[in-house]
Amino acid sequence: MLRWIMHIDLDAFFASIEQRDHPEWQGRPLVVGAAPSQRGVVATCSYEARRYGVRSAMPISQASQRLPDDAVYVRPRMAHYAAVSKQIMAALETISPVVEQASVDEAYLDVSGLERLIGPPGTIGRQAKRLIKHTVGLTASVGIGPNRLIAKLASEYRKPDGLMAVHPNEVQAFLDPMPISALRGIGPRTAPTLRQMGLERMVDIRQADPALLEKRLGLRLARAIISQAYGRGSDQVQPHSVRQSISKATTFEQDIVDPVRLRETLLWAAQEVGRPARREGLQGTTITLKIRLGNFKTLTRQRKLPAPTADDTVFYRQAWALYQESALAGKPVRLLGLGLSGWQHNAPSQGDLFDERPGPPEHVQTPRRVRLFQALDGISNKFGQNAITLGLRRKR
DNA sequence: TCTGGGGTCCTAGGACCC
DNA sequence: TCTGGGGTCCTAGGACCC
Ligand SMILES: [Mg+2]
Ligand SMILES: [Mg+2]
Repeated sequence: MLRWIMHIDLDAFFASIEQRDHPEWQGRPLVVGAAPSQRGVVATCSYEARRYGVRSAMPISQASQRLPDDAVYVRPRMAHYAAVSKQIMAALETISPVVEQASVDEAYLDVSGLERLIGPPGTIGRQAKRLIKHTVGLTASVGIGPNRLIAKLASEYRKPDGLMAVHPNEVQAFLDPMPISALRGIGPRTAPTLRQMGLERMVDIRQADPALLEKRLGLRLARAIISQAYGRGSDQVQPHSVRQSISKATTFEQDIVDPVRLRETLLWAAQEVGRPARREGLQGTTITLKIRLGNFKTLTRQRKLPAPTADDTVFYRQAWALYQESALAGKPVRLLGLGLSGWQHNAPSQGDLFDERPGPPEHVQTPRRVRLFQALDGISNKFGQNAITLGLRRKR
């Protein structure tokens, strides 16, 4: 069944909220991110700031170099943006009950079947934009297409305040001239690999040798981008998804060596992780310590606990133990944080236990040595030891 | 004028199990 | 006559996305 998927992406979300809330900042270059004198980057900036070449993820020092003196710099107010986001999502649910929040400022909607109710895809998109403008006073860019990929690319196509609908028979022509950087999963690291292969645009991916792509990118990524180049993508919109992890980290204004401050920071992070975990009723089994050293080398050390927990004290103790075991004492630390993941282990389903795996084809003879192993595989003593764990197999 | 923070998913190697 | 071949779990690192 052919579906219509709509992707909605708010324009310069954080910066637009700040300008909406502070009319005196409208029309001026505005940066949401670190303070210009401090360590950090641009989270989002207004379109006025983009005219000076400022972009998300740009070091704040570089941004302030480019911008005139009347530019405004503000710290992110994440809780506020999340609240605005919630208002938007709730409003969108009046258009279609099938709304998937894809990030703080993005959503996918399945709008199939709304044509008789509202009109053609473009009309549905205009209605969504009008609704958002009316509810929170912000502009959004909207893309509509036969699947998520096309909807997403369409929403990016005419930013800001954009609207674009791509019909199934237009997909290939829409896609072919796009640069490879539009591919999901191709970023600044992988794009050069493709360019070295002479692949610049989507159409080139379609015509490339799949075997060579697999060799250079790995099986999964190669398959993913080939299917994207043909315009294929999921048309499923899933309203609820379970989060996989909770984490908290901070970059110090100056690198830290003092173990007391490191411990204080881990205690803080443990509390920041524990609070939402308990609020959401989540208990984790895996603690991850994250450290970025003064030279920007980034390490993680993780440990699986015997039982799931949401206890700050356990997080803190485990994280500190991981730090001490990491032999990093005395090295300047730029960033420190910890994460929690691995919610309650899933019990194996009946299918996992009883599904038979296919045996070898009849004409393939199992070697004598393999048959010996297979016979021994089933034999173990009361300690759970068997031929292999007892050392019949040599260690490599 | 350096390089945030919160996430997701993938890869790869070794241990372990059958 | 060099060392089965599946699978999962655990850990570390890394790319990517917003
Ligand atoms: Mg956006
Ligand atoms: Mg976005």
